[in-house]
Amino acid sequence: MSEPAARTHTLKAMAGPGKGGRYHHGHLRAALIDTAVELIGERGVRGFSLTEATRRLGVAVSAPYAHFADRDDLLAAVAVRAYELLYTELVPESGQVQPPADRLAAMARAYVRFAAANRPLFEVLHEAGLDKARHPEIEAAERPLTDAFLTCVRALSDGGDAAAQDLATAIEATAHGHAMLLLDDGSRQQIEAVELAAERTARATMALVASRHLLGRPAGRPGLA
Amino acid sequence: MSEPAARTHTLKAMAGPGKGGRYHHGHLRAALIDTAVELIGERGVRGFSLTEATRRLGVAVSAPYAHFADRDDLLAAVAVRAYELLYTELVPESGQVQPPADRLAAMARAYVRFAAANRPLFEVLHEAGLDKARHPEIEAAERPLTDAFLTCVRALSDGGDAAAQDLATAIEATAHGHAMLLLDDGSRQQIEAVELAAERTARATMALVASRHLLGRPAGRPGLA
DNA sequence: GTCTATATCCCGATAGAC
DNA sequence: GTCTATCGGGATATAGAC
Repeated sequence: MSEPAARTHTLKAMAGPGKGGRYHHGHLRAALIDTAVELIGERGVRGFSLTEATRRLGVAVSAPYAHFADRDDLLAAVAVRAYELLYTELVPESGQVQPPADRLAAMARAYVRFAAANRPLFEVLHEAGLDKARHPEIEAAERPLTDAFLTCVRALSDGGDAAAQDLATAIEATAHGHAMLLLDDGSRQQIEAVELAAERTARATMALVASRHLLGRPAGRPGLA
Repeated sequence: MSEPAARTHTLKAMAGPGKGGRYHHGHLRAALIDTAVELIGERGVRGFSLTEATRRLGVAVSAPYAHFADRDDLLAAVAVRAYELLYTELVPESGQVQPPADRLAAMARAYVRFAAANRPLFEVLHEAGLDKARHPEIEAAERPLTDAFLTCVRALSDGGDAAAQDLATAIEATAHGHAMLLLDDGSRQQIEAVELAAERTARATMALVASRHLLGRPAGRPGLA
């Protein structure tokens, strides 16, 4: 597997499972993000350390500080990339479909697929413990996605803004829950399991839409039960 | 720090900020679990360390090893406690209600309330990264809960075992998703927010039950779309 | 922009005394 | 069952040279 080494500065694309990638100068910032994703995929977010990233890249432990304020700052950059990729995988996919209900189901399905196919990126979003107040870029990167989703929900909801919020929350929670359970589940990332979970998510979304009249709180009750 | 030697057993340094608890001898095991829950509540699972727990209890760093093989072994004990408490809060509550659909909604509602009211315990279950193969006690503690849940689902499902699994997964995912979103959400543990999420979870469960005929995969399609 | 070197701190785990 | 002492490791972050 490992390379015979040498070749000083061909493209850095490697940095694979073996190691070897030793590319400095110029694109360290991007390389650090790549390596972070790689390491998170191997040891989880909580197991990620700047030190190990520099080891793998063959640079000095102090090198990252020329590009990131600290460890969390690097993780925040990973989170931004995650939201950007998530957007490109959710919105175009849902654009192909016409009825709003099916669009929502397609987005939910794509959400679960994204979580399975990009586990490290997905993990960063919810398990990194990032302080969003300190890293506004994250919410900025998230916004286009939630906007597209909410637009889609409103196009469907018939009971005003409160009803739209109820439906949106239910779908979000269901998709997120399916993704979490899939990732927690032993580890099996087999395509079968992923597609089963994705399909279940899509169907659950359709079910929620179909029974959306049950989601609202009874009028007259300001708070709730 | 040359020591004046002796002073054999006066009190050792204060344990912590306001944390006077200094109870050794006999129930260290239980005290460690309590302290772990406490610390996890303050710094999260990933921020928990055995060392800090011993500091807070005012015992030696080696003391825990008389009761737990290692750090994960202690966390596993916390997870067991979590499942036990979760069981007592879910099952009796659902026992009060008769129609299976309402029982399921009550369980889902209680699940979200539990997550909010016992955040440290809930976190351990999904964010501790415990190896369940190495800690069979965890699954053993979980089983009664899933059994009660599945029994409830089967009492309701009308399409055989596959349909029951589909419905069970959908409800699990929805409840878990609501809980995760609630805990991720900034931090607000206000009762209002908790009860809103809990109520939404219950209603989403009812909606899924009402449209459960949409959850199944079309017969004849072995895999899925 | 990157490296060398270092300061500082914390953690898990073990050995052996009591 | 608990304590003292310690080993070995790894992490973050900074200072200063190139």
